[in-house]
Amino acid sequence: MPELPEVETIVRSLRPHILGRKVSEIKVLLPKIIHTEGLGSTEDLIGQTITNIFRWGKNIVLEFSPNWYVRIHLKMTGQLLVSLPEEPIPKHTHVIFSLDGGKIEVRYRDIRQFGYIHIMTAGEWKKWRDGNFVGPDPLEISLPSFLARLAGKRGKIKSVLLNQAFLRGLGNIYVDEILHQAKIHPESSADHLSTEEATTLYQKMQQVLQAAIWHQGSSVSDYVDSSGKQGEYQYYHQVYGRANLPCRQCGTRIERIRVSGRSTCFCPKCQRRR
DNA sequence: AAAGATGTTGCAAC
DNA sequence: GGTTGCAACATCTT
Repeated sequence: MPELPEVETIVRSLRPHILGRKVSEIKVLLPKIIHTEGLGSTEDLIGQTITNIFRWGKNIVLEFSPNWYVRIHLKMTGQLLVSLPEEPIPKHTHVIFSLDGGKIEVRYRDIRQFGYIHIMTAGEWKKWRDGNFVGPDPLEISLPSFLARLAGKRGKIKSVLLNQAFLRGLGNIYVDEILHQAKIHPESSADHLSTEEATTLYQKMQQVLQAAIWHQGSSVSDYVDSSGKQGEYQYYHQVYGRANLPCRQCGTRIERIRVSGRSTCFCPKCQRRR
């Protein structure tokens, strides 16, 4: 679920509640959620202060002064929820961080249990960050860099955009929305796009992501921010989740196909195959 | 009621 | 490099 706009919204909603607070206790209800590199455990975080929180692609990164980092990936159904300790613990809650002596809690909840919380040293974090697994941020990359990265890319444009090593943060919803805005067929070869098409793609990518952040993400099933609030960008979707409905641009029936194993919605008229 | 689908990603196999 | 299929798991839809 959570793609760049949702993760950004979660980080922004979490920040004022946790920044500068000290971890007093961590309850691990489902141990497999916690990942480490062998060194490090939840014990190492006790008594440490959260000095920073930021988004890295679809990852949420917490910085603890100054030795430890925690990287959280929500995968499909993960949630981070700010709660008071007396609030009932919802089903599928797997890890509970108590802050400031138990005045407030941050709870990790994940229905499908695909997500994880990775505890890393500063060195491990930097090694991961600078590895080749994650590309530039779609909102930070310049147009020339984007065009340069796209040049020589083989494969379908949808697969390229979903690849986190190409750009970090795009997922199934926003790739479909961006390609519709850019009027590009999801199965177009990346290396067949003209400079003009690639430029439009870049512009629409930034516009769609900015608009989605503005509307606090898309709640299509489980997504909520850290206060439990749903997003509203789903009301602006042009293609995602609209198979067999008329295109909002031209009225043509939206089609659903499978592209590199992912369900893909597009308008056959707005997004002509070339 | 069983089968298929669901926003992610890492891996194996080709 | 590129692709496909599958795995992790719970829940909802067909």
